[in-house]
Amino acid sequence: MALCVYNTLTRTKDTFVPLEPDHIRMYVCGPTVYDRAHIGNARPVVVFDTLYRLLKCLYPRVTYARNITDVDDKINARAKESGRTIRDITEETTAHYHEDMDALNALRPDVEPRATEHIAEMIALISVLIDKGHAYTADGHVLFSVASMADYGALSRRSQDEMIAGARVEVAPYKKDPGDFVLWKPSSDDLPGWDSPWGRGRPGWHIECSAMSGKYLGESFDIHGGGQDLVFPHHENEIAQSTCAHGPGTFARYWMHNGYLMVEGEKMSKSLGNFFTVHDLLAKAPGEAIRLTLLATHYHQPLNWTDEGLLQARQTLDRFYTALSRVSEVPADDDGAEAVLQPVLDALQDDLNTPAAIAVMHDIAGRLNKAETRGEQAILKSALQQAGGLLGILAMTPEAWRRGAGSATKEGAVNDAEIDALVAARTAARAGRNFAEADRLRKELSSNGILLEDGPNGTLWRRE
RNA sequence: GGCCGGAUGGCAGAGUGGUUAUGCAGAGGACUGCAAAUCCUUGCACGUCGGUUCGAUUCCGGCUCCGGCCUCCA
Repeated sequence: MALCVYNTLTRTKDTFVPLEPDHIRMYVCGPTVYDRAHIGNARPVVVFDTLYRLLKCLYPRVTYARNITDVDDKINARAKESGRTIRDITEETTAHYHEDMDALNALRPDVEPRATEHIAEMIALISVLIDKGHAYTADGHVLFSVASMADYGALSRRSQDEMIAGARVEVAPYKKDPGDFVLWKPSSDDLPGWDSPWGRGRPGWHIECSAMSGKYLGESFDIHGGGQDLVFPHHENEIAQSTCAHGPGTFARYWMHNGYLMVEGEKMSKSLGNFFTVHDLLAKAPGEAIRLTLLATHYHQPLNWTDEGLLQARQTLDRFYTALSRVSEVPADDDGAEAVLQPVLDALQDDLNTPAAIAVMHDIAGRLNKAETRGEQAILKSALQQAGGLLGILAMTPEAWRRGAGSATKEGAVNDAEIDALVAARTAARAGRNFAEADRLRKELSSNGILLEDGPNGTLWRRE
């Protein structure tokens, strides 16, 4: 089965045909580094990381670029109100971003260009647009002229007339057309700025992605991803900039957009008090559970973030890790697992159908629990682990998961040595058929969030 | 006002023109000193009104409801 993706450009599920058969190039819009990433920011990261993992499995070489926007008016505002330097804020926020996304098992992109290190490329691109008649200077600004581009609006499927009919366009006096957008704007002395042919200034929002994708992936590349809210205006304007500079037919072939994230049925917002950063969430749930929650809904659908959903993801991981735990002494048979793994690949290749892939993993886990021979176990164990590798879960040992990495609290009231001692005492009581004492110890541990499982090879414990 | 997406069983969530999604929760059973885990069995569905069709949850249209975007929010 070939990889298919829903392409926003065509509004259909298209068979993926790479520009170069052995080298896939993908660009995803990254963070503006002024604050901790919230759970809505994490969705595209996890979704496109999963796609990246799949592509790496299907193709010999993948180049994944994701930008860091470190020049932006929100950053400037944050610096002003906090008294900190812009550099200080962007450096710290970038480090936090890496920490948080690492905790979600998101692989680092191959290239992570920063806007402030690519001002020259942006200026060069803007100059090309001016030379080709697609941009003009006005009142210290450089603006893109949407009227100069015949099919402006193709991605978001809106016409200029419709947008003007919407009547919410900001009409700045220096714009020739209300839909024109800023490529470069002047900076006052107290704001970040760079010298340019149009005076000291800073770039508009969209130009960095056009400049940096062009530099690292070429004028044409395979996949461009991001959240659905970026379709307009951001991605529409990227297309305008890049195709007007490089020519028709250039730029991204497949546009993929993840759906919105809501919290308990409402739009996430600070005023509603349902605004969660990934950092906050990591304090009360394992990263893998957060990641699996994000993958339990198809990326194209709206995702309703709930405590219940997070709990279910954790239970799912409990099930998978338990299945693996039973065969921890059986070496995985990677060569034999190909056929068992195939349905997982089929699901993922069908427009990254992660819920279907997870369903297949449940099937594999069930078969692993029932497997009677070591040969079967070795194959099924490998398939489950490889499937986990594709989805970016099951990355730790079952023991680590059971002993606390999978729990809500991570560090319980009692430490591992104390637990082991109590478990040993209970085992002794059971050996002497003193079940009253054994049950008392079970209860004592249970009240501290420790669950016991008696098995043929002794008693295992895990944190709730 | 314009544009876009969605509506599936108690919950979450795939998919399909006629045949079990899957998981959790529920019911019954096996196993267990008791449990847990695991396994077996099982109940529960496709917003509404029309149309196309031998047959629609699946295609088309109307309606209702929900969500989002409309110049710098993933």
